[in-house]
Parts: sequence; C-alpha cells; structure tokens
Amino acid sequence: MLLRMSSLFLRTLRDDPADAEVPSHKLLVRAGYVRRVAPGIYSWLPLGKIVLENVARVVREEMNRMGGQEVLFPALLPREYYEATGRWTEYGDNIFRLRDRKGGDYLLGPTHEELFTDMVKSEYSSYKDFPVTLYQIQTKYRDEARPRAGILRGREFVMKDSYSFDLDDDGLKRSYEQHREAYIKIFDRLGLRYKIVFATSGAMGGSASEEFLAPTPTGEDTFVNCHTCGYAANAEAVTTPAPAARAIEGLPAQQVLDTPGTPTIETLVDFLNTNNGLGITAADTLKNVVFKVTYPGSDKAELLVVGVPGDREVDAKRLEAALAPGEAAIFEEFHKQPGLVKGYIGPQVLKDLGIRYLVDPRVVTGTAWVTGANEAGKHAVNVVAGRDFHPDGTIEAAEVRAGDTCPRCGSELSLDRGIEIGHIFQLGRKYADAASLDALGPDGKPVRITMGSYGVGVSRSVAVIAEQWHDELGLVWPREVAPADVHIVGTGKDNQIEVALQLATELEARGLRVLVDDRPSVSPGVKFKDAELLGLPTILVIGRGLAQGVAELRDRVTGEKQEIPIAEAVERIAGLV
RNA sequence: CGGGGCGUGGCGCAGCUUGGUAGCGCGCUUGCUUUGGGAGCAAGAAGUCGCAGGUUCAAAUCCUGUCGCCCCGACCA
Repeated sequence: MLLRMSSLFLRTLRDDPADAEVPSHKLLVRAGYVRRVAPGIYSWLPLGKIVLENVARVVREEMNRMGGQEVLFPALLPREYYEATGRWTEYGDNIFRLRDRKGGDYLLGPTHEELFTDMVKSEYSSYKDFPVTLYQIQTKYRDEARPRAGILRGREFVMKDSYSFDLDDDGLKRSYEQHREAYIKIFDRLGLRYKIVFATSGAMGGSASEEFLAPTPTGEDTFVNCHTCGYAANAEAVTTPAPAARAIEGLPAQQVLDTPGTPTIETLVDFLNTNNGLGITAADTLKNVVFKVTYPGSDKAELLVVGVPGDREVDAKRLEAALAPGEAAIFEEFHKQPGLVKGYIGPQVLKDLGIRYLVDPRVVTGTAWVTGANEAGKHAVNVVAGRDFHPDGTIEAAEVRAGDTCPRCGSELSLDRGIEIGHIFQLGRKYADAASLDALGPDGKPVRITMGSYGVGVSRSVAVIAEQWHDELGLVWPREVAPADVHIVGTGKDNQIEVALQLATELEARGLRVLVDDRPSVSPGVKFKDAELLGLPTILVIGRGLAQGVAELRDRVTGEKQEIPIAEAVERIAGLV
C-alpha cells in the first residue's frame, strides 16, 4: 500500500475544533481522520477508514481463530423481532424507530440478540449442530440521550457482536472462556491498556459478566481496583462485604428525640451533637430514600425505600443495576403517602405500611442507628436492625468510595475511570426461552439452548487507542492499527521528493504500507508537524542529508532521531514488519 | 429532563456593552521569492452574522420567540 500526500484526501487543521473536549476527539478531527456530520454521527476520511478497518481486521482474525463464524445482519429491522422479547418497549427512547411507506414499524438495530437467536433456530435443530459461535462486525444505532466525546460515544458506531450457543452450562462456560482469551489477544494486539472487571449484565439479562475497561481520565465508567489481590469491578457491580451480625441482647432501647428543623443528615448530626451531646457522625445515621420502581411493560409503580448509612449517597447507577430491568425514580409525592414524613423517615413503620425496605449490606442485625421517627421534627436513636425494624433484604445501592473494603481480601479499594471497550457475559436462556430455541437431544427430547453474548466496540476502540496513544504533538498509533507503517517525508529543493517516492515504491514492494509526503512547495515545518500529528510509528526524512546519502529516521513513540545512510535506513524500516 | 455556554466565509475567533461601510488569523486561488520546524511579499475568491417576528430612518449589535450545537449532570450492552 502506498499513499501519496500530494493526492491523499486529507486536510489537517492547525487549531483544535471548538466542539471537542477530549484528546481523541480533538486529534482525530485535527489530523483529518474523522469529521462530524451530526451529534454522535461521524464520517471517516481515508486515513480514519484505514485505521477503523485495521481494528476490525484484528477483531476478525481473532474471532475466526477462536472458531467464530462471521455473518452480517441488516441494521434496518422490522419491529416483530423485538416485540417477542419485549425490547421494543424496554429500549424506550434509545432506539431509532421508523416507518415504511405502508406504516410498518422498523428500527435501526441497537443490538442483535433476537436476529442471531432466530437464525440459529431456523437453521439448526440437532444437538449435533452445537456448539456454535456466530459474530458480525456491523454498524449499530442507539439514540443516546447525550452523545459525547466525539466517537467515544456516538449514536452510530461499529461493533463486533457475537453469540455463543451451547447445549449446557459447561459448554457456555467454555465459550465464555474462549471469548475472554480472544478478547485478551485482540486488545493486546491493538496496543490498548485495559482492565478486566466484574460487571453487571444490565438490561441484557444474564449472569456472569466481565467488562474490558480501558483506564482513561475521560472514562465514563467508574471501577474499583484492589492492588493487593487484583480484584476489579465496575462500581455498579462491587459487592459490599457485610459485617457479622451482632447480638441484640443488652442493647439500649430505642428512644425518640425532638430534632426540629433537621430534614437532612447534616442538620441532624449537627443538632444532636450540639443539643444532645451525642458525638455522632453521619455514618451513624441511617438514611432512608424513597423510590418509585417501574418494570418494563407495566405502568404500575412500586414503592421502595432504600436504607444506607447517612454518610453515603444512593448511587443511581448502582441502584438501577441492582433493580434491572426495573427503573427507579425518586419519589416526590409525599402527600400521597402520609405515613412517610419527608426528612424524618425511619424504617420502623415500613412493614405496617406495606412498603418494601432494602438496606445496604452494612446494616446487619444488631447494628444500632440514628434514624427518622416518622414524625416531623423527630428522630430516634438506638434503632436496632433485627429488633426495631426488619429489612426485606439488602441492596447494593450505596455509593462506592476509594478506601472501601475489598470484598475479596479486605484491603482498601482504589477508584478509577475507564471506557468500556469489550463486554462478555453469559446470557443464559432468556432469549432462547423467548424464541423457544431448542435442539433435539440424543434421547429425542428437546434441549433448551443457552447463550453467551460478547461485544467489542470497534469504532470506539479507535478513539480509545487515540486516547491512550498520543502526545502533545499528535497521535502515536501502534503499528498494528496505524494507517501505514512508515511516513516518508521528502523535503528540500533538490531531488528529495523524487528520492522519497523511489524509496516509498521500494518499501512498498517489500511489503510495507507506506505514506509518502511528496507535496511540492510545502515548507519543511508543515511536513514535520503533519507527520507528528498523523502519528505513524516510523518517520523517514529525506532532506538536507540527501547529498551525503543520509536520511533521518525517527521513532514517533520514543521521539528518537538518528541520521544514518539511506540504504541502512531502508533496511531498518523493512525489518520492522 | 435540569444546569452552564455558544451560534459571524471551510476552520478558529473579534465586533454586540454604547445600533450607522462585516473584520482578524489559518486555510484556499494567482504570481514572484523561500525550503530542516506550521515561510515572505503582492493581488484575489469566499459570509442574506442560525431562523422568525418586533423596535428603529438604520439591527450582527436592542426586544420577543424559536431552532440548533457544545459541556456538566440525569440517562446509557
């Protein structure tokens, strides 16, 4: 492959685009890889298209190597497929919906479980056909509430999604492990730094699940990390170690105190310490937050009170993850529930009111709390779990903080941000059940198929690589995804450009992918800046040393420059691949 | 959906407070010079100032409305 800058469809920009905030967005636009068309929708220019294809190629090679078979489904889908699994409703505003001329409902596929399931069902029917793994690399559409950060979160994006179909749970585990291995190879080859973390399966349903998160300051996912034992989990999926239950006997009886004007934890703690000489902290209080929980397809809302230590907020993401597919909204209509006194809610009365009460795992039997007394201006102290109130269960909804206890080894957890580049999970039989996907077993009885679902953000990976691989001068592509292996710059008033073109041809013949800057009458400074911005891993400058038969070889990663004989430079470059 | 910011040639921006010929840098075109760090000189092309209505002799500028975009949050395989 030989690309000539004199004719390459490329325009680099000297300034950062005004609408870009994150490095990958700024650089991919400035370096002429992508252009914005609409919010969250981007065009790929020649160099960007090459990088995107390179990422797709790596993904494809590793998927094939693990035995996956590539298929391609349409992005434009009729409603029926999503109706059967309830997701036409479940996905809400997040899918692009459209109508054909006859008024039929269609959507642009946000994900393709239904199609894969249906295809396997219609083609395969014997246990002898399984296991099988199918995948596709395809454009997905999601009408995100807020696309952001260039191609890190778009409304149209390229994704590899695959699905494994197995006869039993052991088979599913094997397929899952195979994918995990393949993903490790993929992301290693792409030069990405990433962390594999425990995850929740979200709206997709299913059980075992891990995410591949690329740590970046601009990441949208928060995850915890234990530097002692290696435990890592998405904040949504972190489990809180529950302390051992304590004895209730001998604890002082609960007592109601007048605490006028203390509707918040802060005012309450302040009041009790000042007026009652208690010396408590927010962590000694039990905060009770009321939510309305709705489930897809139903318009009835169920009330739920969540109890967390008063020094912690309820984390909306964790709550949603814990309730999925239910959705929680803050309850505001206190006039409809006279039993719940805003600012003074305590769990003592919830059983009688018939309201479900779930607590943070730290609220174990025998712990005593300062909490609401269900009367305006009154709180109660020494309210003991298991004696004065009986929760309906626990829920992982309290915010996670750096320094929290590792659920595996008890050390302190650290908190980092990352971008999800891959997600693998054992889906189980949700979609197989919806589609009645069975294989006929050796005994003539049907066996329900169990599925795994696995995704790689292909276009997102391009942006994440840019996020992780750049410096103040521009992009620095890992060779495997770079638009070319070498960037040859011809600059000077003699025959430098001619020589650069000759070398480009020679290297191309030896199997390298070459980009040559053969633009006449462009000043050296511009060519150097462009080479740095574009970010090919190796730069060869044919310039002022030409008369002496010398070229300058630059390593874009290390910044190292050396003047060496041209012939030697060519050999060195040829030896890179 | 809540909060903040912004809409002026292809890109980045000034002008708006105090109404009066639409400007700067980059990029683009032509010519000459220049060629190791985003060159110089000269001459050009290109904008109904997001849109609609209003005030006014006169609106990029003031008023009202509206649309769009960006950022933070909510939301989100």
